[in-house]
Amino acid sequence: MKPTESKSAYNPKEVEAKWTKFWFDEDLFSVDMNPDKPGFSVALPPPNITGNLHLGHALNGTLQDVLIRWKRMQGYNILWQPGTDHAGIATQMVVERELKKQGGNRHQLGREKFLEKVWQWRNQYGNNILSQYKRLGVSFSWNRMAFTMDENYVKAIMKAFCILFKEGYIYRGNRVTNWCPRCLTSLSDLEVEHDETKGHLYFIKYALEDKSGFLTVATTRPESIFADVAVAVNPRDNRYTDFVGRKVALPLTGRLLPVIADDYVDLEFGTGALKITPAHDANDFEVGQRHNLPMPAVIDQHGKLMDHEYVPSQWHGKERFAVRKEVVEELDSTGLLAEDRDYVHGLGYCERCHTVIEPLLSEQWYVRMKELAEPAIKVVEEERIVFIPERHAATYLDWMRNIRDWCVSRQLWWGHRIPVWTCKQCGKVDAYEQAPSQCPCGSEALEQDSDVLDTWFSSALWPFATLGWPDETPELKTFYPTTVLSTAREIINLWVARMIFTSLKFVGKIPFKHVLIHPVIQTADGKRMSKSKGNAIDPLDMIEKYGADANRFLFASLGVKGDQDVRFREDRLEEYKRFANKLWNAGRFVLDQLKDFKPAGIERDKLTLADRWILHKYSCLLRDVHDGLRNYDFHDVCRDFYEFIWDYYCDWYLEIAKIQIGRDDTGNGGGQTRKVLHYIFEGLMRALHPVMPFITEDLWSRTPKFALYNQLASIMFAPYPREDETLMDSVAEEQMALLIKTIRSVRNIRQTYNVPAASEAEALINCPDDKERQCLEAGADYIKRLARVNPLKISVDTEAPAMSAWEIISGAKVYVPLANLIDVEKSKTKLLQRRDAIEKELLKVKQILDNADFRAKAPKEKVDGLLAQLSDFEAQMASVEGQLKVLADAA
RNA sequence: GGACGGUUGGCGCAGUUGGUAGCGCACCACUUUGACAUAGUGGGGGUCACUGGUUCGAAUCCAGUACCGUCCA
Repeated sequence: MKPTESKSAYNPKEVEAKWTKFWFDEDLFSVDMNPDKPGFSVALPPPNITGNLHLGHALNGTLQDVLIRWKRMQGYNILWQPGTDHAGIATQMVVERELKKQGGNRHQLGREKFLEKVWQWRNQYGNNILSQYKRLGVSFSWNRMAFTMDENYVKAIMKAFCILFKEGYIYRGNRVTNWCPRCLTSLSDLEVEHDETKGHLYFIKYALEDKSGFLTVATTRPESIFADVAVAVNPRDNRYTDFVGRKVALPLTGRLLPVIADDYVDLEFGTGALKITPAHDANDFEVGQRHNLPMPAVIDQHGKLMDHEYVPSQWHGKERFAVRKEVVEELDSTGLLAEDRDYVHGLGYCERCHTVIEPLLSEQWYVRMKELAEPAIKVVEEERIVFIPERHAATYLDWMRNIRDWCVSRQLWWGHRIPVWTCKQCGKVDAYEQAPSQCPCGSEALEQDSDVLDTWFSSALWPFATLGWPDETPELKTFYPTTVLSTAREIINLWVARMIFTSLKFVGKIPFKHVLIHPVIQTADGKRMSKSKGNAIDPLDMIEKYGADANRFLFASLGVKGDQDVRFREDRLEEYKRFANKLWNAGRFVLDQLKDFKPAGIERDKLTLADRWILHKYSCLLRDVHDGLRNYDFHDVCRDFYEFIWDYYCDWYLEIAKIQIGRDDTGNGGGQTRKVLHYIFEGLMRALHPVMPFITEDLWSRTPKFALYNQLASIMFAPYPREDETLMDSVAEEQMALLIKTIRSVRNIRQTYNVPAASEAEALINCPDDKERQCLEAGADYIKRLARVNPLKISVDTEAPAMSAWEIISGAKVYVPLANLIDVEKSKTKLLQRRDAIEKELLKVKQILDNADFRAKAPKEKVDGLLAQLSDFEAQMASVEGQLKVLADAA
């Protein structure tokens, strides 16, 4: 492959296109069922086939890819299961919308033809989102793509349903469910969004049968009064004791309703009297059941008032909200409206189309959850499945402990048709894994249930159905359970909980050990992003603009464990784009130095202080990165890389390397600089690869390597570097810190007194401490070059020359004579500022030390540390005072 | 209504065994020195939301208050 041209500005597009093509042409991501290597598997939360990549996907995909690439480099056999789910409602909506544009609808087409259309649509667009993922550089196991409507997958669903059916976990019930009058289907509780909505609380007077008075009832839904079957009060409510057992007349129609007592009624709400409408309210339904009340329905599937004897004919076929308005007017004009109060309450909306949910009495299939939830609760309680961050286990446990039966039937066409057939002959209702040809009674007159299953019913099986369950496949053996599931917290109950209980029920194993809950990305001002609000950011635009690696670096940085929300700001992408450019240019420099370099072992006895220092820092980096990745601390890992690369490697070591290489080349040095440059750069590319795969692949491909690595197709198969503890060197760390401080002092003086950048300045260092002095002498070259000093004099007893600027570094003093340059006024100002600062510090330290309790109770090393600081500050103060005196004399 | 999270320089955020507050952007000044101006160098800027408690010592631990946000009802 042709090496990328090394231009001074990093061009992510070119590099990304090149390596994406290479990775796919060489088929590097496919799973190889190598039994020698331990398995490491992750199931990608399957995106919806109608979806487009959003920031949440990109964040989640990045975090998983970091782990996957890291583990792959550690030698694991990787399965990162990609795929999509069929998204019943969403997909059907999309295709219906298209039909509507063409002036048709699904009923005209019929079920079979309509499903053909949906499949066509799916085959054309269904994998869009996965190819969008590609831009991010994710290393899915592309050859194992799965879809919840695949033949094998369907087999698993049918099996699962039948097991539950035969064991009595599935039942058909006539209940109030969440109904979307637009999608024309039932929805589970979790598919309903609750929003605070401005509405009204209407107080309506129900006259007593004997006309002796009124019972006033508060409701937000006056249009539903026609389905009222009772008025309920709390049995403990003294106000209404006398009413219980009597009858009241329904306003507008006069139908008589009993007044009943039930604990469910909240004494505080409204008047304490509640109208009971069992067919249009889930709670009322339960009250109705308890009191054996009739359950007339007056609102139909479309949200319109029914042609029902209880409904006055003027409202037959009218839309519910229009009726509400008219009913209120009517009540008002007849004097039965006692009050109309503005009221904000939580209202349910369809997650997909935002239509107000109509609770509707209907026959649906349910999964009995209580017993199934028990083992699923236990595995989390016993920490066999661990949530990260831990607190999310509470969300899960709370939901599971208060679990309600799961409505799994949907009145849709697109999905898995419920495998229940009814025999028209004998009336037997049973579930079959495959379409039966006849009923056990011999009759062939079988009719399949027309509903389909909740999409989440199929998604719940994802971790094992994709591996071939119910067959005992090698994939299940190698890759199950998976290691970690990474997802958003809003999906904990919707999906994670269901995967756990189905997995325990069907496979008898947990589906994953860790559940990583990543933060939710909000807008820059802390609002929720949504397509409908138009404030969503398209990650593909961001990748286009800043490069995939910069985006990945941002997402990994956002993978903060503690937070639940993080804000998205484009300027951070700008920052990481620059970071990539910085790395690119560091690479240009290093690779240029390594033109004819043959990798060779470092000779440790010939290393300079700076060499030892950067090797030390590098070892610390590898140690911290390893710990970070193990603990899912992506944020810390990024910060460590950023700091190491920019601050230590580029700002200090590369600058020093330039000096050392000059010495090496003239035969004055140990000749190790290129080896150190190479050792760190080559390893660093491997270490950073999981986070920034493109740029590291490119730079690594052009880096000279040991023969072993040259055989590898890609950096992604190279071993992940670990720290070498023998390179940890606290002495080098300390000594380098002194040199850095010294260099900064001189720079500070130069800039303060406007010494021209191009000119060299003389500097004198007084350093009584032997070790420190030796260190400074050893680093004299660095000081000279990096602070533009010449000549430099280091000794034990240097006196401050007249008209010089001073800086104090622990025991050493740095003087820069400024005889002709010095600006007396400026110096004075600067010194006075400095004196104030030191005074403040002195005061703080003294305050602490003056506290007798502190001296008595604090650890000795703390006290000694402060005492040392005190003398240090005092020395600095004396020095500053001295300089001020010199200036005063000069003036 | 229940639960959880956040509040640190103008902005976005770090800061886990409590021990003199850091980073990036923005700002000011200087510099185009052979990796990088998507850069380098130096600098200014915060009583860590508020109140109380524990402690020799609190951004850090505890309690409460306020505001913002999310999830579940």
